[in-house]
Amino acid sequence: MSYKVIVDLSNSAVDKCFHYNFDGEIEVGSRVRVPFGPQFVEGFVVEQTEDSTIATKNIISVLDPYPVILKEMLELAKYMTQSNIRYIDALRLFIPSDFRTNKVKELTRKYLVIKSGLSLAEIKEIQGTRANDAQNAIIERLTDCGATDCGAFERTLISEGYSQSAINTLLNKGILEKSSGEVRRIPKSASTDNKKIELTVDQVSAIDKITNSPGQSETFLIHGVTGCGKTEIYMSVIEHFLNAGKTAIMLVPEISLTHRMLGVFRSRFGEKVSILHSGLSKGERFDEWRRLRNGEARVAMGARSAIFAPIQDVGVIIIDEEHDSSYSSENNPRFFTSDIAQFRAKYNGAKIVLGSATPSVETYLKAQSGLYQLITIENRINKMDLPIFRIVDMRDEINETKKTLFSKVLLNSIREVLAFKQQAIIFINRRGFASFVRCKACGYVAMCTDCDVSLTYHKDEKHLKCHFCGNTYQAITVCPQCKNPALSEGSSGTERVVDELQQIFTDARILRLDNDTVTAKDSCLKILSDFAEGEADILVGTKMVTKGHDFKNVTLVGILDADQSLFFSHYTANEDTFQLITQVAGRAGREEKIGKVIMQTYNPTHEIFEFAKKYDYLGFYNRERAIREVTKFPPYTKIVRILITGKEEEDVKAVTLTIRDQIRSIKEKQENGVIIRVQAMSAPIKRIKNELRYQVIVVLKADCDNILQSIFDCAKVSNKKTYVTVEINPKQMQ
DNA sequence: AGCACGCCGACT
DNA sequence: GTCGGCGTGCTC
Repeated sequence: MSYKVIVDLSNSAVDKCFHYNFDGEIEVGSRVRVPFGPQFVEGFVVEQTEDSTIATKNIISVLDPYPVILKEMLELAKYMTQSNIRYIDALRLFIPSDFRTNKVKELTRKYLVIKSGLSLAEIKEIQGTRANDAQNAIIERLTDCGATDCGAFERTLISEGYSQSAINTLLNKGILEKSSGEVRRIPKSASTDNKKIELTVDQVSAIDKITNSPGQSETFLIHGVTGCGKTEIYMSVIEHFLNAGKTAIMLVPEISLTHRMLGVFRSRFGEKVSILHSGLSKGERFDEWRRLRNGEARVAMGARSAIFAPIQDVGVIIIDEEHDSSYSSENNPRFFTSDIAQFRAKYNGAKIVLGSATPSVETYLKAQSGLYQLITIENRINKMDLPIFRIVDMRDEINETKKTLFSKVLLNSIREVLAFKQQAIIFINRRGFASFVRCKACGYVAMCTDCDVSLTYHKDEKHLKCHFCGNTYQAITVCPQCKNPALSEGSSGTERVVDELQQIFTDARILRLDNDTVTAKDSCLKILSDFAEGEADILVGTKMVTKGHDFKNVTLVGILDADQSLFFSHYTANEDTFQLITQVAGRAGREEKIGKVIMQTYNPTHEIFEFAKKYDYLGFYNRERAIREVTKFPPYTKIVRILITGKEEEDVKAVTLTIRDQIRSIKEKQENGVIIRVQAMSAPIKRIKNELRYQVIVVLKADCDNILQSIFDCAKVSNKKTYVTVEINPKQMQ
């Protein structure tokens, strides 16, 4: 037989099928070892072929007892190549990287069991008549282990206080024997109380609507206020599909959320739930992945990459916090979670459920136009009122003293919260101490050597840090150019907020949650659970604190610098700001305590803030939708961004212009004016990690599916010196 | 990704 | 003379 093989080398030059012969059947999706030029490489069988004329060499061996990639995923990989992703790069997303590189394998452990077939009477006979208390205790302990894996590690027994010498005697006499088997590495989850709750009318009707809808591969949007009990709906929907013999994928935006959600899901579905996210150890990830692949686990939960879970017969794909930007992957290869979800749903005839309190304008428009089925939930579970929302005009605060981080209102509220032994969350969308450092005399600004960005001052680590490449530099006390000691600092970040708060409230216990404090595995979980358990009074953090945690004792949320994201020159600036504010505000006042939100801004009259204050999503949406329609931005148009990166400016520029000209020539030939505009320019950040960055922006009419592929094809000019990615309606542009 | 091939500068 | 720098091209 002949087979088409994709070799496991991430290089455009070899990203195509190579033909090999093999004496025997190999299932597609199997990993194989093949001779390749003068060496040997691993690869994936993607197709069986009758034509054996091209193949000259033989497949050496099949590497696994089962095909590691499902047929569905081979199709998916092929689909992904349309948007400029290499076939092999797509395949690599589908299996744990440490498994592919053979850096992880099953964990087998030796443990002790009672020799099989030995009855209690026979044991007594071997033991003889002498007193055997220590031995009998061990036998009893091992008998109680359960019928299937009746054993325990020798070390465990000893740590439990059983005697080493008695174990040895039993082994010598042949009553115990050493056995070995696989041990599963189990990821941690938050512990939850599994209280059975009564579903609300809203929840029941939402579940009904989703599970009883007859259509295939439909998409539902649950638009529900924060605290409306979406998780319970998700679980009931999943349960329905599990009962029907199907599987489910449950996506949550970031790792900080998965632990908690996993805890809730485990208490409902037990070991049927598997988790996939980047915070797992390689062993855990491999074991979880295999449990899905072999059907042991039927619910795949995780961050965006869980959309590639190796499960068949998917019944439902749930995307929680649908609007979250973490669903569009920023690093290579770029993929779009919703896009992949649509593909898998179509393939499996599965349903998609999107959930959010603040859906993206694009999604809500689809729901409004009937493309998605809209489910709206207006009541919070416990009929609690939403927090009181107060906007503070920071311009009033500057006049009295110098520019300050905190308004008097906010400080008073914090004081109150501390007095009542409640908790506060202070949100600021910037990490570090100060966003840049500038010389007051000559205007010098500390910049990264590898990126065209200014460095952020991190006081804790006494470093200047580049937030794009991670480079660190010694902090400066005098200007390196003119030796002037007077330096001014840019806008404040989380570190400074903690610093100043601590100076004002000397006794308050303050925790910080941002990218810098969650470096180690599980440290995010630790900070959040410490805060939840009342180990601190104030939690200061970036976007991370906004993610769906229920802190029962939090009665105050402070939003500093709310304007910050409003003035990004991106068409989603309003949307991002509204979502961010609404999500943070939702952290205040759960259970029986009513919350308070204090938002500080220099633009208090901006309409976005008015909508946020009233929790008026529809008001915001209608306004924003109208603006997009008039200004011709998505969802009324499609923006394709083609990013070209490379070391040499000439190469990058040349490729950029080639792509632009090719698309322009398509534009010239078209008659219906689908392509509105084609522009080439350098990217907003011209250089990251010493790679120059250029972009081609194509603006198209919204209904452009038939021409989109030819535009993607123009972008397929990656060579050794440049790398090209395409993105539709990019979330952020840097 | 490797590895060979091949064409130029510096050296025991 | 040749040893070795790395730019280019190929792998069923």
